[in-house]
Amino acid sequence: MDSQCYCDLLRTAARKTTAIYDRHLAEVGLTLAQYKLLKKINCVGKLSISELAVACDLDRSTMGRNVQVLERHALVEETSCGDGRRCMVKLTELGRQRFAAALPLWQAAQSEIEATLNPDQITAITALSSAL
Amino acid sequence: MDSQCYCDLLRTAARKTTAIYDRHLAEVGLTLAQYKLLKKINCVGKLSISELAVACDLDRSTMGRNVQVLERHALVEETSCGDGRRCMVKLTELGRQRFAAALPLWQAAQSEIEATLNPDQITAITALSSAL
DNA sequence: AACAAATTGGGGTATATACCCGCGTCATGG
DNA sequence: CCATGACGCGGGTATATACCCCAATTTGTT
Repeated sequence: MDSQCYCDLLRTAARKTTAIYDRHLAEVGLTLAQYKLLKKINCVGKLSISELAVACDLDRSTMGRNVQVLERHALVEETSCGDGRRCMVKLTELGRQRFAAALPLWQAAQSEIEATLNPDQITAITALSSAL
Repeated sequence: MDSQCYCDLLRTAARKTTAIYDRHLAEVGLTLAQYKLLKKINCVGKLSISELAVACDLDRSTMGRNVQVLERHALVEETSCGDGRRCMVKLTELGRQRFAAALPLWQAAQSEIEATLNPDQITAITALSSAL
């Protein structure tokens, strides 16, 4: 009865679900955000910071800092391209291994959510991204 | 087609809506999170950090830091109570004024969301908090 | 009353996020 | 071929968030 604020409801839901995914992924030392970024880079191969930011719909500086975290963990590395301003980000071998190890853990979290929410909610959540 | 990850969908939705609310509330220099905290304190009167954390379903240390932000902005102040460990947080006069000024801005953001999402999604979002 | 247990809050560390600014680099128009 | 403008990214600052640990305090138990 307290918060009919849609933003607060979504923020709370995001916090709660993030905690669930993070708990699963902690086994390989990843957060959900890191897993998602690894997945993105793994799918596309090489991308610049700006391209990653656009792809993930994040601020460019945010993406830069998120990539730095993965670099510190030696999960991604930067390779130069022709353009001296940009550098391409790609997975390291460790990054690929870590991503592979994380996949079943992510799936377990995904299943946990599916078991918790009812199908209508799943559908509504899925439609959110296109609506906003 | 990319991210069927429920967590990512919710996090993205939370980011997007937060940006909308923050844009409206920027007129009085508040963020959505700050507005929500002011509202909570305003409703209940006086609460300790721990009580606020429970009420908002946040980590205690997170709440402590969020309260510090409001203190820096002179929107809340702490008063001692019998218990030497705790101190009660309450709104300052400025805090009350700021909250009153923010209310219509929050409502505008709320209306913007209602105009953007369809009723089914609104219903599903509202039900999320009890499900998770 | 004395000691153990629980509570409270602060601080350290880490991540995620966004905005602004400036520096270096590229590309394009004279 | 150079100047200007566009682009890419790092850094500074601020907020939001959570985990851990610790000190002070209160509470509960014997």
